[in-house]
Amino acid sequence: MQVYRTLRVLTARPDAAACARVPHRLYGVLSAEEACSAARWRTMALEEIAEARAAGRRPILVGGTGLYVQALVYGLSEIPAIPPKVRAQARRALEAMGSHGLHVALGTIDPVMAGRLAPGDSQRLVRAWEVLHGTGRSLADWQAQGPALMPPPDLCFAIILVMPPRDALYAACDVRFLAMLDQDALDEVRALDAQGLDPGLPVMKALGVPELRGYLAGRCDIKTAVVQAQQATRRYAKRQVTWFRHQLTRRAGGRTVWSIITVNSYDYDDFGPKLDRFLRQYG
RNA sequence: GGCCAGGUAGCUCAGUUGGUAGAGCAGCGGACUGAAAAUCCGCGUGUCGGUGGUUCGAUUCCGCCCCUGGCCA
Repeated sequence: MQVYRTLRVLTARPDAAACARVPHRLYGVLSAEEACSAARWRTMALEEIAEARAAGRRPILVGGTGLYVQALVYGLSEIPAIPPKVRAQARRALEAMGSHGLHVALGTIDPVMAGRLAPGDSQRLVRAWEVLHGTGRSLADWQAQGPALMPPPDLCFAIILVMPPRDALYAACDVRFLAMLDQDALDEVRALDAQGLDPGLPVMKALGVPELRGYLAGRCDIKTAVVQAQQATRRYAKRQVTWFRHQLTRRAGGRTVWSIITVNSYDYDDFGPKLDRFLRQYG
């Protein structure tokens, strides 16, 4: 979400002071009308990493997008690009028959993927559908080849997860959204609305966007919108915790080290020393 | 002080003609290979306000007490 230009406040983009202190990359580089992808971001990230290293700098990746980090560190299966026409057809198919209907339909042409996916999992069903129609082969076949798009062999990663206690994490989520409102998040959503974008686009699903759009459209009061946006933020944080706890760490191989730094608060005095120790150990 | 209506999960409530209870939301756990801040899957977590009584058995019926809201003083 931080890749899209339109949402500065709601995606917590680093401010001018932070950018002046340290170069920041890939924030707000795409138009909201575009849909990024893990593969596309991976390409951009590898370019930035190469550039930083050429300049003698150590790149630090910050964020909570498990899939994107995984794509970068462990690679992706190489799958041909799907023509935009086919992608649009897949989304129309979902709209026309619903996710359960799409699941049934997929079962007749790609039983392996249909068996693997839950009937309600619309996003993956659409992907399975578009890959089958766009390439003539099942997504299961492509994925069975394993990750082909690996990062350069001389790249090493150290992954650091800072894990606060759940109640502190949730309190921070709640405060974060209120702070965004203070920074005119509503104006930002008004401006986004004015663009009249396809509601299915990724930006339209950024935390806080559906909730604030609901308020602006008169579907709920501001208090309700805030409570719901805070809720969505907490759920997202919880999903991140699950992802990192299980996905990222379990595959750590020779080129990757990781550390979960458990902290009691967001106070630098607490996690700073632990972070320093980790960095000293792995250079 | 009197009358009425309520006290059941973290919240809002349902229910049990007497056999220790269930929905939504919240919460918790999990999945994740190209729109991932997405999209899904699973799990009730409980002195049924307290205390006596009736009963084989009470969250349910009865008495008293406590608490909340409303009305009347």
